[in-house]
Amino acid sequence: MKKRATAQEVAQLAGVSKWTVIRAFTPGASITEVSRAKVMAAAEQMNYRPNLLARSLATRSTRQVAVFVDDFANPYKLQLIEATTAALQAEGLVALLVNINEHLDHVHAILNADQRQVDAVVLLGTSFREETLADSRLRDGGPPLFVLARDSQLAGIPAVSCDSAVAMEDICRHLAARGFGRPGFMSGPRTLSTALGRHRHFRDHWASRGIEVAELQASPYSHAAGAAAMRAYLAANPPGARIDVLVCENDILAHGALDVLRHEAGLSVPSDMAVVGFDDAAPSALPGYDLTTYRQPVGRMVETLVDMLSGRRPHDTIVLRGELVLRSSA
Amino acid sequence: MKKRATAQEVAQLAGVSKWTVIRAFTPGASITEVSRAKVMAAAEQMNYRPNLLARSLATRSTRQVAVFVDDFANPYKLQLIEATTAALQAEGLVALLVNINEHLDHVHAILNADQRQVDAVVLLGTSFREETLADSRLRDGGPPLFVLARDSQLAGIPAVSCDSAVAMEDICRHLAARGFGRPGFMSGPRTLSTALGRHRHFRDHWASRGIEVAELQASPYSHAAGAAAMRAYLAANPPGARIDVLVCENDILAHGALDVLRHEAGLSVPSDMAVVGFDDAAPSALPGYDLTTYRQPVGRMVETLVDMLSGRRPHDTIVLRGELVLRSSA
DNA sequence: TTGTACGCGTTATCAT
DNA sequence: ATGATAACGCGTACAA
Repeated sequence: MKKRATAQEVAQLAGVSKWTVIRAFTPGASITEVSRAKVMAAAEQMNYRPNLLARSLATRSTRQVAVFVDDFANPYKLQLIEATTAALQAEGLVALLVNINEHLDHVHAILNADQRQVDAVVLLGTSFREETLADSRLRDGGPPLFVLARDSQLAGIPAVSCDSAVAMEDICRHLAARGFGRPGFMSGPRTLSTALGRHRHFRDHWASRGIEVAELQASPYSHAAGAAAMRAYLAANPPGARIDVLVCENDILAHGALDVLRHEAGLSVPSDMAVVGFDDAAPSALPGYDLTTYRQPVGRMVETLVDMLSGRRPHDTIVLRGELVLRSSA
Repeated sequence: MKKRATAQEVAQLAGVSKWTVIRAFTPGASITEVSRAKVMAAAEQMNYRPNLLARSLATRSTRQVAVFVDDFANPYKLQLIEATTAALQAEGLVALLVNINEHLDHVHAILNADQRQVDAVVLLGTSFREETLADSRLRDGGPPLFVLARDSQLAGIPAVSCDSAVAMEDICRHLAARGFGRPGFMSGPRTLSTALGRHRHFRDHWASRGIEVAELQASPYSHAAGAAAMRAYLAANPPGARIDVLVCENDILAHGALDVLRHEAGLSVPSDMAVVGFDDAAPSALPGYDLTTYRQPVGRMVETLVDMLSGRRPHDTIVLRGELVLRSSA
């Protein structure tokens, strides 16, 4: 287990000073080709690579981004993680994946990330309350925060997400064209964003036509919770008095609802009840669900975020337009 | 954006030397309660937290573990990521999630991780060839490597995984009891582990009874690949000459196979063909699949790994027994 | 118990 | 173009 070589040692072997070694590894530094070649040869021989820890200490930039994730019952999170890590890595950044669970809340996770000097903290669709981020310990300094793939309107915290208003407009236009008129909405755990996001836009849209939306409540975001909410609804509402279309806050809830409709209640979709999801999670395209849903522009979202992190774009909240994906469920 | 406070500055405010501040934050250091209290008060006031970067540079330990992941088409990976990050965090470690894709191979990812001085690299079920890790640049120094949730027999690289031999024994015993006698196996991309793992044990078991196993090949590990492999098999083999049970290398392949059998071929499971998976991924329990599968002991696996990382257990390859989960598909 | 020199490996800045 | 000095913030070893 040989110790790693340092710039100093490489310099000695190459017969130059350690600063020349540094320059050989610094793009655009002034150094002769001869020196660089000598250094590179010595570096190769000693298997030298710059120590990023020491570099970070000196430059005060770790090229590390903490990515906060919760809600692991939703397979869509995997797609988000994949896209986010890929985009970060393409930029020479690396993701510190932080599992936000009952043992670690946002505030402590941010403090920990700060101790590690991360360049930024990305809240990847995590659930939090507005008050949470107002903690006094987060006031001064601290890493820049970003919200990704979640409706958010926190002052000073840029968010990149899918445009809920346009999305719900697209969805409602489609439903109206198909003649649906007794809508229901299944929402997840209540947090601030809920009030600003999908649920509210959906409700407002129908309200403008004088139609009230039935509310189904599921928590957490999981197949089981979606299924339970649907069971409860069916139990409480006799066949004649039911909604004719259910829009869910995300696909995983829709999957739960669909499975109850088809496999437990023996109802058929969309004739007995249509179902619409949100996200276009991978399973939604499978024959077992074939769910009409709204695809988030994940690629453009992570690109936009990385542009912000790299300073190529101002740190402003931005919403991107997604795309309605028509399948047989609605 | 105030600068972070340093131990030096806290010391000044507390009227002690900076080393006393360090001691106040070092468990088990010799320091009087009076001094510690003074330091803590000052630290609180200045919102001081030790800089882990500087600490790591000095101690040569970052408390960071690089976790390599690929195969994002498999939702089971999310469960593994969740369990792994949770276990690491419980130990005061943090996961550097590295997305192994076409832009980043294992060797370069390991070199990058090494530059960041990670305490260890965990290969979380990633696909790699034996030769890959024999790269010359990985020889000396470098972070300790571990393989998790994947059959592996690489010299010097401890692996923690589910016991494939016992698993296949359990599965085959069950299948024999149910009278199945024309087995098939769907395997994923060919790598070293395939030869040592599930596929080989399954084949060996039937070979000992003089029965040959039909081979279905899918690549990569995805629903689409599993579906395609099943389509190809059905096209090539007329109803009378088919296997009566298919065991898949993992659940995601089994899901693809099941969906083709039920939704495309109109066959019924298990009467026309039984299907068995491996992993017990979350969707397997849903009514849309109801897949008989073999549950990996994820909790114990990650616990074991963390025990190794923390030095509470020798760095030896270990296999843990899983559990057959009986559902309607077989 | 507390204070001091020195090192961790790199980068920024200045002098040559 | 190259060498040298200081600094990044903390830990270890030793002395007081």
